[in-house]
Amino acid sequence: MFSSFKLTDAEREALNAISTRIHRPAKRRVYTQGEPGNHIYRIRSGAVRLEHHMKDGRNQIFAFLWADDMFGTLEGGMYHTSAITLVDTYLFQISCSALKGLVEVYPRIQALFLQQALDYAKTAERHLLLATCPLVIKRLAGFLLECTRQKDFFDRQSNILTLAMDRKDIADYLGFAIETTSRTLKELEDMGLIQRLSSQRIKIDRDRIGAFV
Amino acid sequence: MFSSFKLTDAEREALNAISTRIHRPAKRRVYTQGEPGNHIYRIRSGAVRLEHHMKDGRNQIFAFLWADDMFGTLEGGMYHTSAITLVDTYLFQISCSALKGLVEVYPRIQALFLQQALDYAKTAERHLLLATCPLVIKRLAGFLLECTRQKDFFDRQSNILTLAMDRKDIADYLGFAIETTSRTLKELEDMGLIQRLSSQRIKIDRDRIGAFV
DNA sequence: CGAGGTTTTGACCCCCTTCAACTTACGTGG
DNA sequence: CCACGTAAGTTGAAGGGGGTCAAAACCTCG
Repeated sequence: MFSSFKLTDAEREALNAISTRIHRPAKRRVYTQGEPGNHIYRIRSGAVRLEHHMKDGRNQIFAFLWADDMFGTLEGGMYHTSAITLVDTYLFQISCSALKGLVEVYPRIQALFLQQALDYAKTAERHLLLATCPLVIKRLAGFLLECTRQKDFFDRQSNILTLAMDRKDIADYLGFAIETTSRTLKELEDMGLIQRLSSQRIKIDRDRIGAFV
Repeated sequence: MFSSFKLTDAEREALNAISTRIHRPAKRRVYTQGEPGNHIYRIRSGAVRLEHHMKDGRNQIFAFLWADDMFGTLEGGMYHTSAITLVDTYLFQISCSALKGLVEVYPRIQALFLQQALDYAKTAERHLLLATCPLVIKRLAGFLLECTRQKDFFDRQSNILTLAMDRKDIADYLGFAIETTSRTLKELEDMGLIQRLSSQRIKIDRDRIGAFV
């Protein structure tokens, strides 16, 4: 219901005026869980993972984020996740206080954030559906299928998917052990649903994977 | 950052003007997955579950909702979950089109929805953390602890929790089998963390459960 | 009292975790 | 260019936690 919202030129310019462009190489922290902060971020290009680690040592990845996604929600002035780049990434950094002021002038900008929040919620639901599949092979198959949505990392001509994340990231996202990632990829390959070209490059039979999930 | 937002009297009245009050007994549908619709809902009193069922027969509960929570997000004009009351429930029903018009006049009302969306996203994250615990006993313990947040269903004096949902609901929320719900409740009782007074009423040792999770 | 649904308990089996070893990929320095 | 070291990925074996199937106990309502 709040979808397909577009900013006017004036609104977009005002937003750009309070944004600074920053850059992070692959595998660098944007911020760390528990750290105080007052910036939110928008991905210009690249990819980021949001992870939450708990006292028992478990490390749950909440989401992989891609171009145009926003992140940096604060809880009591502190980040409740860590944000870490997967690949070379360019970001917009926006000060919360400046943003608050801007929203007073251009209240319609809120719709942009509402849209982002709803998108994030929907993504979280899809994530839950994946992570609670009783069989890990279905989790992984569904995950690979989701990855093919990212145009920057999936070539529709050759059906080759480039994984921006490593085996541990996949395991932490889907809630299983790192060894299971390897084993299950092999299983998918044995079933002829995928073909491992290298550890990060995978050729995907989207139709058969789609039918399998 | 967008928390603690309050509507003005005028805004609240305008919102009430387009809301109709409706009532559902326990275990009745508010709407069904796949059904077209153009209403969103806010719980005045009672409780609702949002569930998503898939072709493989699995039934995943996305959330239990309580007083003041909103629900009814549409995807392409259709509900992508079913909403079903757990107990006798009173609701506000708001027409999307009327709401769209209202937002034009009172853009600040969007903040209310933004806040709800962020709350929902945060709840979804906590849900994921629960549902991916490697041991089901930690999932269930954490779930019971979450339930004690709802003042309407937990009495702080006696430490008695009234479960609004049945065993299958809990299983579908946490991603395990219905039998596991029973077995694990028994295990928690054997450990002295809870005491089953009846199938729906449980006395909880919040401190020990909190330490256990 | 009997019927139907919900909850509980038991027995068996399999999927996934854990622990360990091995292989591969990659970058640095000789 | 090769040798080496470290990190990432893969493979194997063993053990256990939770699923499934089946049946019993319990509760509610006609």
